[in-house]
Amino acid sequence: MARPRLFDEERALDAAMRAFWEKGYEATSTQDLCEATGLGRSSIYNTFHSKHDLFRRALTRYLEAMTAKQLEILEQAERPALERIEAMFARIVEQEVEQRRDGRSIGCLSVNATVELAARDPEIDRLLARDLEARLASLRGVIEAGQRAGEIAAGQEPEVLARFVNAVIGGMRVSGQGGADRSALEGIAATAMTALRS
Amino acid sequence: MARPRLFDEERALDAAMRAFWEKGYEATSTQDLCEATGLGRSSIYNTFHSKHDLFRRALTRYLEAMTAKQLEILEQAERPALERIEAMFARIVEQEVEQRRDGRSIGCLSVNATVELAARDPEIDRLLARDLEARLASLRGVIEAGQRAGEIAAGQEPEVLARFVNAVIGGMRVSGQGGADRSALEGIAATAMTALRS
DNA sequence: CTAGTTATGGATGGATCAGTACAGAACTTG
DNA sequence: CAAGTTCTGTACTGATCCATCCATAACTAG
Repeated sequence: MARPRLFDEERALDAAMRAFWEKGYEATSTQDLCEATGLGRSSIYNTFHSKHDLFRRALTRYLEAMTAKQLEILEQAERPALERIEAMFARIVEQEVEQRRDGRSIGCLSVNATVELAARDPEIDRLLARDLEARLASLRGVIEAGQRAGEIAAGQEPEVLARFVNAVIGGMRVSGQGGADRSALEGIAATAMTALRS
Repeated sequence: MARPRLFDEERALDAAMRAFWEKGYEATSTQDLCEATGLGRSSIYNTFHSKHDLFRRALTRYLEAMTAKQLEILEQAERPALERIEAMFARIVEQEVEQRRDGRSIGCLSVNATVELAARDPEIDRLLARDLEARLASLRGVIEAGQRAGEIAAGQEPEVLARFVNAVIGGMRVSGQGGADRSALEGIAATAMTALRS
């Protein structure tokens, strides 16, 4: 019908996502986004309409990918519940360590967006809240399974333990951005596991 | 010698701190800072030299106040170690709940600055790292005391447990910004305590 | 009261911000 | 090849960014 795009929309979205991830929403200029994606301003605005819309799509993409991977680990029904949670922590440690630059991680876009925007951007807040609920639901499921199997103390509400695990993930992310190294992150995860085992 | 200031520097600093706390560094304009402090641009630049310098001072002030309060609780040598840590968690819950606006907290300026700036602002990073070290040192001390008293399992390195407690604090802060209510935060803290007691 | 010093307000600076206008290029369909 | 449509690069918009300049106000020390 007409002239086709010279770029791959998904790849551009990926590049934009990484730019927002590294610098945050406010500090990333539209110029930065042009350079990161390799697109001209026209192509960006033609495709994504506004900086805010582009961020919304980039965040959505990030949340879908990250949450999918996390749920994939958590829902391996054949493994013991505690082992699944342990594996999820291990993956976070791995990711934090891999993406280090000058000794500091860039953390997790979900946490970064929560801190920077949740309080003053209702649209972003809704995206984050929906994703959080999905992750908490999966965690509750794993924890209930662990309680039925006797791996996890039955006295605690699954909701409470799920919130705890999620908070530890956030805390590990912030710790990574604050300079915590691999062994520090592993220690945090291992200690959190003892709270579940008891 | 000369014309005296019409404003109180400490009060202005406090107002600026709150502005940065609520909106973040990048999203707070110098205009916002003028309005928050009630000062004119000249007075702000005459006193604080630049937006970045003002932020540095505001953050320093925040860290000093917050860390002092935290250490005060942690170093009540007459109380059992676990009780001191519990009290510290309780204080964080209280603070998160108090500063709620439309169901969302503005979190902790230390965590917010770590997430927004630690990776790309070495000066801010140094401030945060120094403060973190002070808080970790205090936590290690309390944990060692708890281990000597038999309240805390002696098998775990104080360093590891201190990092864990600190990560949980960060996780509670992020959870608060993500909408967790009082009982959710209390549950996170209570669960973290069981990891220490074991 | 005068000289010297600092604080203040308002105007202004250049840079950069997000976003748009438009012309021409590049493609598809007939 | 022609008509129609979309894409893309350049130039540009007005607004806002952080910061400075400068004249005047307000004070102190002598």
